[in-house]
Amino acid sequence: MKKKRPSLKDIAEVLKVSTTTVSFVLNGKGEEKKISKQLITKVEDYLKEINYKPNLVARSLRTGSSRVIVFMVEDISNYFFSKIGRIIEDIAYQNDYRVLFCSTENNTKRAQGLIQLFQERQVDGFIIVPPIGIEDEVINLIENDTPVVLFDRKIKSVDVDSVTLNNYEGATLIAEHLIEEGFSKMAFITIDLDLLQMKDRMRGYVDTLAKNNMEPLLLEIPYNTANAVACNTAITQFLIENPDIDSIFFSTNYLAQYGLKALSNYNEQLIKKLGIACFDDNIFFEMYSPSITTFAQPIEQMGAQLMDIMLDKLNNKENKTANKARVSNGNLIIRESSLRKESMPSQ
Amino acid sequence: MKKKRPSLKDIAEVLKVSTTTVSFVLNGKGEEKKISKQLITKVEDYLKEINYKPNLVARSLRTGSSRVIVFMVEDISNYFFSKIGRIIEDIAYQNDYRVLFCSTENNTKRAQGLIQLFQERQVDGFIIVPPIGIEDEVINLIENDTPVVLFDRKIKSVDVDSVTLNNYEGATLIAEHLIEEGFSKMAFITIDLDLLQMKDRMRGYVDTLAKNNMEPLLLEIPYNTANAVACNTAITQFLIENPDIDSIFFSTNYLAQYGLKALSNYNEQLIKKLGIACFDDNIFFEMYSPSITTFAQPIEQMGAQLMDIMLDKLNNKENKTANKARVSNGNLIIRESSLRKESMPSQ
DNA sequence: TTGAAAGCGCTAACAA
DNA sequence: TTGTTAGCGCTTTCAA
Repeated sequence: MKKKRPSLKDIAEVLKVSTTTVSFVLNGKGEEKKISKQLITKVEDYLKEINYKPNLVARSLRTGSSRVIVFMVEDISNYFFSKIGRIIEDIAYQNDYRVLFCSTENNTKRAQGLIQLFQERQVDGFIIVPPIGIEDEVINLIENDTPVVLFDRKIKSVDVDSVTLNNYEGATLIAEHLIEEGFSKMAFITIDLDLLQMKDRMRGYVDTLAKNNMEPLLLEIPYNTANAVACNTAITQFLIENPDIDSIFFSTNYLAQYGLKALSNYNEQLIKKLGIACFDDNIFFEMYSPSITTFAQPIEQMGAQLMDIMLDKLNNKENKTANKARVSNGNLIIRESSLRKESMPSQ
Repeated sequence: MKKKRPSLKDIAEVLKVSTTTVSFVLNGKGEEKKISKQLITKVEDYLKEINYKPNLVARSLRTGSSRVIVFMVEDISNYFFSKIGRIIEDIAYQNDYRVLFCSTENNTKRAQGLIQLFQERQVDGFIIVPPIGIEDEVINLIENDTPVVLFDRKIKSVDVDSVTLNNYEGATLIAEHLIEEGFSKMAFITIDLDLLQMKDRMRGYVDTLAKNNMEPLLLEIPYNTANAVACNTAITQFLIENPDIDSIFFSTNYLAQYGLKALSNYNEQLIKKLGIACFDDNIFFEMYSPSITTFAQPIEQMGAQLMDIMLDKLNNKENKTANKARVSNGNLIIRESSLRKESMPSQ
């Protein structure tokens, strides 16, 4: 029953030409290879007629390239990553590349498996948000001359291109904004994770407070217990112990989400009374009541940078050791949650 | 500079055995093919030593199978789809299949391109949430004997396996629950989309109200304008025109999200006073204040059904015409938003 | 201007 | 028990 799909050879036989001719026409090299107009038309018409689909697996095997790049992130259902993914996809498409998405879930084993899978499938390039412990695989890719660009975080030990955010500056902007709005007892709620970006955000907060002669007040939630319930408990506890805070700066968007829930469970009115802001935007925050102030990563820009580096590497096979580290600045999106409260003295 | 990755042939040469032997060992057919224990060990050790990665493209070309199935949904960053995706992936993995994710964004052109891309890459099977206008591609896949299972929605004109939800019953359960909690002026906010599942939800609502001698009150928002702003406007308008409603049933989770924002903008207190429930769960709803009652699709069950059908088709190439349509039932998840309000008379 | 043929890396039928 | 070899569908060099 299985109708075999026609191959180039089948077509050549029907048309009584060689496979070479068909291949040239198929790849738009007809003119270049000086094949006669009429033959080109004849072949093209037939290809269209039978709705011929080349076997890309065979082509990849032959050319050693798949014209596919993979975009490997922590979680593709995350707002930020999925947005960036679309941008990357568009740019890739314009350059005749396709992009495959996958989620590591910050799981080293999973990420390793994924890299291996795509490597075996001759993928042309990798854009990776690296989980910890992925160094060896990345080194392996680079040694195999496969273009790799790291995104969102770097790997300390490996010299590889990357696009990241200026986390320190972002945190500074948030803290400064809250201070300008009149908040003077600002807490910082973060995750106990040994990632450079988290450290930078914390430094931004601590330094800004110091500059304004304010005492930092930190809550670090252990990463391994950072689920909805544990966060809720930790944050509620923190609120009880620190009844005098007037504002909270969450270091990630998901912490803010958990935090908002904890806040409203603990005391309905608190959300309106506290100044609230967090790092990294999310569709949730625009819809929440009050809408939440965030520091948003510049999605278009980062996507463009990512593909800029990637395409460059893809096209200049020789030049692949010239590593770039691009650092973007984001934008503070001021919404209701961080504005001066009515109960507060005006400046 | 490019170190070519070693091929089977290279290995055979180094080991002074034939490629056949290496191939058999590689694929775990050593025993079966009666290759001596020591040779097997020797080959295996060497494969491990050089960390050999077979070229899966070549294997696919030869075998005609890629052991990859694609999961094509409307939006992979949607909670429901990404959850289902993980379930499917796990089951696939256990059966030595990998799964590739992609989003159609309900865009016909995009979906067509995606199907073509994967078809050309010899993907073994498709699980698809079909956007409108995708009939021809699906038919084409089936004619090529490629397993296809539809998910979440069906295509009327094509006879193909599917896994869907009992939308009618779900809507009935939500409406009945709200009525039991004492709400008697229930509005239904939906999207003006010609999808069977939407019609079914509406029928569930209308029928339940009729059964309880209640008048239906519908707001249908045009699909093409269903962005945050337009929804906000439409819903606010609706609230103004219908000040006497005591509860709202949203037909999808994203409508509920827009609706909640509109509600709180329009009148802070309304969210606490109205009974609220919606179709299709979302992480947002558990965290919202009040938490939102939803009708959740049975994710594990649907994922299992999907892969059950898919693996069956993959394994029984002959039996592929036996089409199945599985209909799942979901669960009503009762949260704060739909409970009897204090201001209401008790039953 | 077109065609013949080699070969990408792998599997598997057949031979030895 | 192991090896030889054809061939999957395509691209591309070289020859005609």
